[in-house]
Amino acid sequence: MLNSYSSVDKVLLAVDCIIFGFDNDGLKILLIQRDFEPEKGKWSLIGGFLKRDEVLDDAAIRILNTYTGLNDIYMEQLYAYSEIDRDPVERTISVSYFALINIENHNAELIQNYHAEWFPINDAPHLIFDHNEMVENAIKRLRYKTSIKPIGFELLPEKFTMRQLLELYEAILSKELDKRNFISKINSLEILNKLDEKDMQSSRKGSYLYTFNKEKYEEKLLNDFVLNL
Amino acid sequence: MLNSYSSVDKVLLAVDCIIFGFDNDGLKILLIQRDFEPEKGKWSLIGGFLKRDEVLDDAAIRILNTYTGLNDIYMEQLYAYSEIDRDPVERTISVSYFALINIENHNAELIQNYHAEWFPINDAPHLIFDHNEMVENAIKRLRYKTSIKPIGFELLPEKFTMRQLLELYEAILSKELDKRNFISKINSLEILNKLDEKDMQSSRKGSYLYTFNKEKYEEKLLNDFVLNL
DNA sequence: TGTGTAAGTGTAAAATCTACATTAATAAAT
DNA sequence: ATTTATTAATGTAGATTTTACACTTACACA
Repeated sequence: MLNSYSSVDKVLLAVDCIIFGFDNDGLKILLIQRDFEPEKGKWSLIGGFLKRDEVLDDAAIRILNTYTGLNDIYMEQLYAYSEIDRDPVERTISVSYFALINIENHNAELIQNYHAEWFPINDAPHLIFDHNEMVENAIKRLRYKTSIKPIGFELLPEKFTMRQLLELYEAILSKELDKRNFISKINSLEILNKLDEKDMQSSRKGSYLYTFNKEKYEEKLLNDFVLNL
Repeated sequence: MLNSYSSVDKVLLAVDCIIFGFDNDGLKILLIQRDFEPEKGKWSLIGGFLKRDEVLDDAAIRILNTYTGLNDIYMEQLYAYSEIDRDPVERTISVSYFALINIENHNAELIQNYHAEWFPINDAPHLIFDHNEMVENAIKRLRYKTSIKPIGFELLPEKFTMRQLLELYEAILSKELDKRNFISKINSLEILNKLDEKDMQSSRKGSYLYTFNKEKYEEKLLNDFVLNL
């Protein structure tokens, strides 16, 4: 094809996903053992290449779905990494995305087939290329987002206890929070439904389960607010 | 070249710059009248293509320098735009950058040669492709950044009055600010040097000129803070 | 029936934010 | 020399928000 752009260099465009999950052991990311060269066998973010007729967001969705079987996931574009030799094979620019998933929902079989594994964010292995940098930046963004949108909920099961919510926020911010102050701040957002049901796993007394109020929640998602924790 | 990536589609990668400036008439962006097809003659952001051996940040710096003659400019990568037909000629992904420049410093001749022009952000023309969307997102980012870093100063001349600083922040946030509260908040940051000199343009009494204290300033740039205006 | 464990709850002091009006300095006009 | 007009500079009290902090409750299990 000949046109006014014909003299311009073309490049490969990759998408790499920082997939966050949360369970009783804290905040985790999903990593994969690469099964092709270069760096075969090394740990890596889950990624892939942008296709000709695909938008970046869709590429990220496709890649996430391929490895986890999940749809309808909270994702957000982060940053384009373009160091010349970041991929030794060929000039490749990579756009990172972060995703928040409910760790209970993923397709465990799929994940196993791909040699994928959940790692605590503070105890992740060395990753290929610039993937560690991508993860660090994603954590920063997650912290920021947490302070202006109630996105933390994307990481929890449908019904959850206040303790779980507290621990999630503590894990994201990596600092201890005061239980009472936390609860009253969350309550002031008015996005939770307190159920009649209790979770009896964690204590004899049992703790109330909550869901979040979808309408209120989406209202809050629309307009930024400040959640000063 | 044949390698494990050989079946992957390649794309054009562009960089588009949202260049902010500030003067007595408020916040402005620098736009250019395209001198090549498609959309020749229409208003556009200043942009260009990434070269084979160039990092995105350097491409943005190069492009900015080409059109304004400026170096050492505050720039920041924003977002990758990838709609399939955003550029009708050929599949092009564009990474946007925003830049803050002191409007007095640019090379006016260069800008004229390129048919570039400053437009108030609230009175800019319709732009090609998705450039209006890029501008909107850039303004949002500028607002956010302003609240956590003292970057507003990049837009002012070396010596400036409190009134100028106030008006800059009002323009960025597009709301009125209380003068006394603003000044005491700025002072509490301790990043300004009050000079003995006065600016006599604006009043008979004259208003003190300030510069910013580079050391303190960079300290603040390092660690986020919250400037609640 | 007693015991151990986590759940649930309120307040007072400190810090921050907001709203608001008068005096000061000076150049220009008379 | 005096008046006038214009913008600069400055402080505080009340409202709101944030912080620090400890005891009681419910219940399963021994």
